[in-house]
Amino acid sequence: MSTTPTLSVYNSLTRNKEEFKPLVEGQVSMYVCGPTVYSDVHIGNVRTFISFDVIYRTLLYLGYKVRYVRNITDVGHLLDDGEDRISKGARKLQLEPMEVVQKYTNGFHDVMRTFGTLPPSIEPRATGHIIEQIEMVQAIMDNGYGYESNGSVYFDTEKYIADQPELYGQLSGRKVDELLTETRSELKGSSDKKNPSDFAIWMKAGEDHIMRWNSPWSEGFPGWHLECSVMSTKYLGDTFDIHGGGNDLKFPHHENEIAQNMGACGCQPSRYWLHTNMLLMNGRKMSKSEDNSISPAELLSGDSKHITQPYHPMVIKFFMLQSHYSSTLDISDEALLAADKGYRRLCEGLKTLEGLGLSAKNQTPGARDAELLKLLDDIDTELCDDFNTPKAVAKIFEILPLINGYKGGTIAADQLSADALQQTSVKLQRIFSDVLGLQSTLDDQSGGGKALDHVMELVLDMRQSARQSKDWDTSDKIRDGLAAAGITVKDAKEGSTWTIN
RNA sequence: GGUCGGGUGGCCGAGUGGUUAGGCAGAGGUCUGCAAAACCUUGUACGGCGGUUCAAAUCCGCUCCCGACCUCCA
Repeated sequence: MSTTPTLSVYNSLTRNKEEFKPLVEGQVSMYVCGPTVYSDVHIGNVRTFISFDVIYRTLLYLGYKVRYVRNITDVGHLLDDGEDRISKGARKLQLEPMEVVQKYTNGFHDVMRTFGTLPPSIEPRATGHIIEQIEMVQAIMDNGYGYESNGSVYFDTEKYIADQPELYGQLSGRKVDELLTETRSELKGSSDKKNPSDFAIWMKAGEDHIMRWNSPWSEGFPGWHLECSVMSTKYLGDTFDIHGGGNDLKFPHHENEIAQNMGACGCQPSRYWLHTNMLLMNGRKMSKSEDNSISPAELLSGDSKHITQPYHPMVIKFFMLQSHYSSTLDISDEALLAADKGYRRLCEGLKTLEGLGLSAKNQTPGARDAELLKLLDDIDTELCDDFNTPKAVAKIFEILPLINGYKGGTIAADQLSADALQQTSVKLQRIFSDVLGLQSTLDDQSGGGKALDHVMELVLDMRQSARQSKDWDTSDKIRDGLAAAGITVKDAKEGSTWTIN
């Protein structure tokens, strides 16, 4: 086996692909902006969290000890009209705000479990960290970067820009003088600010605002960006390794997060910033108002005019992994269908390999061992190149003809050694399930359990007898009947196999 | 308007100064009682116009088109 290649990641902060070196050798601290739990989770959210799940899994695979923190935003995230998202949900559903939060947090967890992602190491909630947020507001004020105005506290971007002209706007590529003259924040009706680019770190609650806490400045609630600054540094330290999130959070959310951390402790929170790109439908960012949106539930049930059939969560996940996390991905029925077929072939190939790995007898080196093992090594190389799952997946597909060819006899038995096949089997299984987080859809297809297995064994046995006596009418009748019942029979030299469609 | 990113073959999607990405679909073949699967072979490609270079889809300039962000969003 070759040595593990060096991991490199694209750092949004420097706009360069850099060698990844964690702060503490062998350990990685990673923070990812989680969902705001005010409604059912968006499929675009799912893509982002699947991307970071694979990043998390790859880091574990590479032997790092990882602390992965992903928050739940349950307060402070305001709508255009200034109403808190959670409060609005509560009003609409006539529930306690925390009931809304619980309902959609549960839903979020269910969906993520369906897609086979690992839970983060810590999943903190904004409402559980009000005290820490108040403390950070105080620290920012003590350092001269925050000012109180009518019970609310704002971050003083003008002072921050004066002190750190290179920093503010670095992540999002914004020009500071434009930020200062930006006038659109008037939308928020906040005339309490000194500059339009200033943002709230503590907001005084209005009369009818449900979610409110006591603070030195007013009864109110924390600003949206603050929770991430607080929770990331609380659990990962003032400076940690990776901060991730959707590309659309770069500005203002992440930019302001950096400003807050700098304002509070004078240091950058994260060393590497990783951003995932948007999921598109019909070439545009999904949006309910433009009718180009599909929910996780609709994808799984097939109940949407955008798709012709339900899709297995693993197929959807596989579809996503065939593009790079930093690229936009256009979702469509045609593309999902292609992924579905490809995924099925992949699963069958891996199943075949598993059998070969156990049954191969050739103890001498094979002429094509090197070719196979090279492809195997290439997978690691691709994963280490900024978590390039599409290329890693392509390598697996390049291995398939070797496996199937060996099984089918077009590749002679002495061409591949038992050892190489065994090694490939073990490694691919690991890549497939541990790193990519995929599960074969073939297994749960025989979900009827043992009874169905026995029935099928009997039926196929009877058909085999018919075939041996060249009773094609009977053998075809059995096959057609099974096909009508949704079971595909495939004949091979060693016998017939079956799968449920 | 500002900032950033992108335009790749029928579809999705990698990649990048010279050598097949990959998947799906299509075509031909092998195998098979037939079918399915598998295997082999295979076509169509890098928005447009210039420039740099021995060589550009890949670098530079211009241009057209698209998207994201700038306001809540993963």
